[in-house]
Amino acid sequence: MANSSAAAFLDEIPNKKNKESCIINFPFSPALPSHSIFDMIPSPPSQSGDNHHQKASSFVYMDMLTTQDFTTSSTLFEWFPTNDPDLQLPPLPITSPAATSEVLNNPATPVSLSSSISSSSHEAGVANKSVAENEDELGFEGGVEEPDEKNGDHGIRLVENQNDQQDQTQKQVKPARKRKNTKQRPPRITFKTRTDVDHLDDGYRWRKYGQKPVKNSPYPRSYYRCTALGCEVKKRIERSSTEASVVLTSYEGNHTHHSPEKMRAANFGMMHNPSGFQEQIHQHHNITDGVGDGALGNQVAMSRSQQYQQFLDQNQNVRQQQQAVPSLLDYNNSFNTAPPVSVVNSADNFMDSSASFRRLLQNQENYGEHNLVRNNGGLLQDMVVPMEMGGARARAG
DNA sequence: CGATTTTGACCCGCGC
DNA sequence: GCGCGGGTCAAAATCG
Repeated sequence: MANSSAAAFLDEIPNKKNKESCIINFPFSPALPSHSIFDMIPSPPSQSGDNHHQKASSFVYMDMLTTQDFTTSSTLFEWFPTNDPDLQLPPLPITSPAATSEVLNNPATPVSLSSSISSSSHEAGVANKSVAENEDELGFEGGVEEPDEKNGDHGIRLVENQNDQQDQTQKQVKPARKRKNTKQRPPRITFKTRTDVDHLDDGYRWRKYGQKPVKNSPYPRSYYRCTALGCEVKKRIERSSTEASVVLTSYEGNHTHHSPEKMRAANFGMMHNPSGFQEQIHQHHNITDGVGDGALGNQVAMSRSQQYQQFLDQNQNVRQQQQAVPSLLDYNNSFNTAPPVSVVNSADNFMDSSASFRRLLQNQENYGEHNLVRNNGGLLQDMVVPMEMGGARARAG
C-alpha cells in the first residue's frame, strides 16, 4: 500500500491540474525562537497590475512530521532550521509540468521524509498520499488570485441574491452579507504535522469561524482567523483522512503584527538569551530535543543558542545587503511564483533573510541525502516544501 | 459579560 | 443551468 500510495502521489500532482510544483526540503531548527512559521510565508502577490502574468499565486506546501513526543505539546516554534552557512543553493527546479513530476521523483531532490516520495518509505508514503488526497481539498490551486478582477467585483454583489431564494424563511431577515473578493487570495502554506493536537500553537491567537466536513474524511476542517485587530491571516486545520495522527495546517496571508509569543519572549529578555529561551520552551512543552542522532551531523550537534546566534548574525548581515542579494522572492520567481510584496511579520524576518533561506534550502538538500526522516528522540528535523506555483486556477469560469 | 466556539445557511467558483 | 464542494457569515451557545 505504501508503494502504491507513493505512486499515486506522484501521479497526482502533475496530472491533477497540471500544476507546477517542486519539493524542497526545508529543515527547520528550533533554534530560531524569534520566528513563527509566518516568517516563511511569502506575502501576497502584488495587487498592482503586475500580476497579470502571475495568475497564480504561489503555493508552498510544507511538510513537517513530528515525532510522537510532539503529541502532547505543540508549538510550531520548535521547528526551525539549522543553518549551514557553507552550503550552496541547490539548482533551481524548472517550472514545467514535466519538471514537476521529475522533481517529485527525483531522488536527487533531497527529501528526507519524502525521499519517501521516490523511494517509498512506508511512513512517507502514507504521508504523501495524504498530501495528494488533500491536494484539492486543501486548495492546492494555491493562491488563487485572479489578477484581472473582471468586473471590479469588490464584494458587493450580494443584494441580488435576495431574490433568488426568498423561499427560505430566515434568510430574508438576514442582511445582505458582506463578501470578500475571493479572487484575491494570498498564497497558502500548508504544514503537515504528526500530532494529536489539532490546533498547534504557533504563537498567534486564533478565532475559529467555521468548520466543514471534509469529503472522504471523517475529520472536519476548521477555519481560523487571527484575532489581532486588522490582521487577516487565516488558518485552516484538518486531519488527514488516511492518517489520523497527521494534521494539515494551512496558513494564508501575513500577519500585520508580531506574534504575542514573540513579544512575550522579548519582554522577558529572552530574545537576547537564546539558551534561556530554549530552556523555557523545553520546560513548557516537554519537547524531546531529538539531538543525538548522528546522522544529523553538525547542524544538530550545534547548540541551540549557537544556532540562534548564528542566525542572528546571518540575518543582520543579510539585511545590510538585502538590496543587492537576490532574495527568496527571486527564488520564487524562478518557479513562476507570484512574488511576495512584503513580509509583514518581519521583525526578525526569516523571509527577508535570503541568505538564511538559501541555506535553509540547501540544508534540506543535505539532509535528504541522509534520509533523515526524523530523529529517534522526537523532534522533526525536516520538512518537505513542495512549492506549488504557476497558474493555479487557469480557468476562466 | 466579553471572548470564543458551534453550526446551519449562504455565497461563489467550477465541472459536467 | 445545475449540483457540488470550499469557504465564509453570523446568530446562538458556551466558556472563562
